[in-house]
Amino acid sequence: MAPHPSRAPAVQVSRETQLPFSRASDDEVTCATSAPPSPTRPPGNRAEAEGRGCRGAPNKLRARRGGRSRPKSELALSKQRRSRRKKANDRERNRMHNLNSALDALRGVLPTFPDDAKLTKIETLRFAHNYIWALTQTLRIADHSFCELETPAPPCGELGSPDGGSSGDWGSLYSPVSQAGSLSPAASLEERPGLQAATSPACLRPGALAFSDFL
DNA sequence: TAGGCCATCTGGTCCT
DNA sequence: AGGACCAGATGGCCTA
Repeated sequence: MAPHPSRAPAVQVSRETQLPFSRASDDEVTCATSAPPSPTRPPGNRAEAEGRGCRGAPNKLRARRGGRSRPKSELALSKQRRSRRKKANDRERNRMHNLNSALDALRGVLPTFPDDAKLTKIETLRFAHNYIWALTQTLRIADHSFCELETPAPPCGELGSPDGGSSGDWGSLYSPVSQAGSLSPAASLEERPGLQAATSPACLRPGALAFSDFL
């Protein structure tokens, strides 16, 4: 389904766009502090989540809970807990904003048409994967052609997927890995003619179109 | 109205 | 101890 650009988070892409993939600590990011706190959910429905345990043994935690620290009043303890939670929430928000900024930067370098709706997160990742794969194939073909011109001898490389797949035909542009996904990129891109065009064989065939043509 | 996407909160775990 | 990372839960918004 199409994303909702109007609802797109007001992410202030600052550092990430300038220094792509730099590892900025959350403390360095100031964008999220302007984000309004979510008034969505009333607190306190976490009780059932107790003991869920994502990774590893929950026993470890219980052992830790019994730890002996200086006795504090219940009020102070609760205050401290809330304060820590709030800080953790802020950090988590910053972290997610950071992640979204990186995703936006990635969107920025992917060939899409201006009138295309903003790619969703999963679409962006899949498209980037396929795009890189397609560019790799283009380079191989170019290399292949160059070798044939130089020496009309055996081809210097096989056309195949980076993953060892046998697909060399442009009809299946998507790498085998992506195709194996439960949500195939082809399916997700079918609804976006622009993206299909951008990664279409015609565009990627050497000499047919320059990349700037669809950038 | 159902389903998709998203932001946020939250608690657990790992690491420094 | 505190921060980063992760995944589950929840609710809002939007579109078909």
